[in-house]
Amino acid sequence: MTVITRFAPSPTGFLHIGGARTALFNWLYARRLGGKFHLRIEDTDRARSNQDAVDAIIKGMKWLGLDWDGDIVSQFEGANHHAEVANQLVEQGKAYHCFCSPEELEEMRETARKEGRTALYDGRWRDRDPSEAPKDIRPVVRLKTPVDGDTVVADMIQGDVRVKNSEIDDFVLLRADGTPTYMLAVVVDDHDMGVTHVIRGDDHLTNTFRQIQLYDAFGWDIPAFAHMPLMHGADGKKLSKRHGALGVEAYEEMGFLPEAICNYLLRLGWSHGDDEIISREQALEWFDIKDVGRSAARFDADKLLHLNAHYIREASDRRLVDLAMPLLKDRLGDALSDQAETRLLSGMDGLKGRARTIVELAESGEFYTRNRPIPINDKAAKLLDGEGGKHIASLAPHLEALNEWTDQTIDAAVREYAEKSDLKLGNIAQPLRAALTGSNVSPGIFEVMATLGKEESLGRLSDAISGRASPSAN
RNA sequence: GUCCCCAUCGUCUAGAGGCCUAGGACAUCACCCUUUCAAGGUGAAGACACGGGUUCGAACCCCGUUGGGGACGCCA
Repeated sequence: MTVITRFAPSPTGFLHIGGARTALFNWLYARRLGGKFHLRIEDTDRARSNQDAVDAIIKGMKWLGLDWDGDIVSQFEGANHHAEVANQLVEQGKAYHCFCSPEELEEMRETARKEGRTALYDGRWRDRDPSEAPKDIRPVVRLKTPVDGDTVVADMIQGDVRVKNSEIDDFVLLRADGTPTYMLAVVVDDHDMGVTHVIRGDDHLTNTFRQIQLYDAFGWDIPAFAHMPLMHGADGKKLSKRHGALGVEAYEEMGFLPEAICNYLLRLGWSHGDDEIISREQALEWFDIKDVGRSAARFDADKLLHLNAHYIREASDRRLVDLAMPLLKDRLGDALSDQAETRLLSGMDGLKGRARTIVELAESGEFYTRNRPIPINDKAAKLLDGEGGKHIASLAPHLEALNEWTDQTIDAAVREYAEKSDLKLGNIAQPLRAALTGSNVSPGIFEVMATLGKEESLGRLSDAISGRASPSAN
């Protein structure tokens, strides 16, 4: 049997991080088993669906590297078909028209709650003759669900979950305007698409009881279900915007790499022994639903950051430069010169081990892309005051005298000077760093000088000595 | 409220009756490395929610309690 999974987001917002996890698990499962993975947009609620959201979902999926098979299915486009099969159920006596007004329903729920029962529809039109129907109300179509017995979901993650059929009411299939509800549409679409494994959030577990009733009414095979525990915010509460239930594109903007997001999301609720850093290839080899945990997990930004730092270190210098350049352009207010780009690229190896996000990477590499005189931040300015500045002034000629300008020759020259002046290397290295990078933190200072080149390095040094460097920006 | 689910360090988790004096990772702290900051290395601290069973033996099985989450729409 070919495994067929699907990711079915509703286009009401962007592809949020929880949805991304669901998509990833579905994708992994299908790809792992050589099956198919489909993307379906649940746009039956016209008022809340919009194309921007659909585009954002597609963009997010692509960014994460989750490719789908075949065309994207629009659930809305199947509306007529959905109505058709629902009406067949009415003809077969498996569903019926209900003429309750919204007010009547509301009242029903309220009394049920007051009496300590689950708020269910009481089936008052189940066996009534349609001739009794009020003429001014357009009916909905409800499924006639069994009253006795139990319904069991054989969930791949949660195990057998059982509920009394008396807890399942005759839910709505078709709205008064004839459009299908989600409950009808998912079942019909999943069946039509041949979905074999429904992997989705735990919040759908109780819906599954109803959906199973529908499968039974249609006489269709029931797919395998896997309800994965929900993601919570750091405070254990439902994930909301302030927690990081942001669109995937927000994470991209914050400077995260897709592979870091995927690794993090995968590891949240799923494990393979003690493995933490898991490549996509490895995930494809290892992923199995049986290893998905049963309890909800909290979102931990620190761990994501740690993973991101790891993947930044592993990324190629070229890719990192391409990712950082647009940010640098914004900071500089101008596109990077070829020279700036070249410096950034050759300095990238030293830069990337120190950044947790692309944003940090761009910030820390900015000094490579600035024109003289470069801005000096407060801490750096202090390093250049008094002694520091003097040392630079007396060191400069020694550097100028260098014929060969490499990491090693600069290193040797500076060390020699430090020794002669009876200084610790740090006493000269820090002022140098301040003058050359405008900051008190940077990659190794000899590497920085080598990357900057002799002329630029000496120039920045003389700017610092003469006070030409601007002590404004930070 | 009713129904359903869940419960190991602060967080993510390993653990499928003896391998557990409970392992790893992030975060925290200390030390090492070191020109700064990271990275890296070494080490510290830190958990089986509680109460009953079952068993020679329980983090693992059963029951209850407590706590958390989800669902109860003509939303998806």
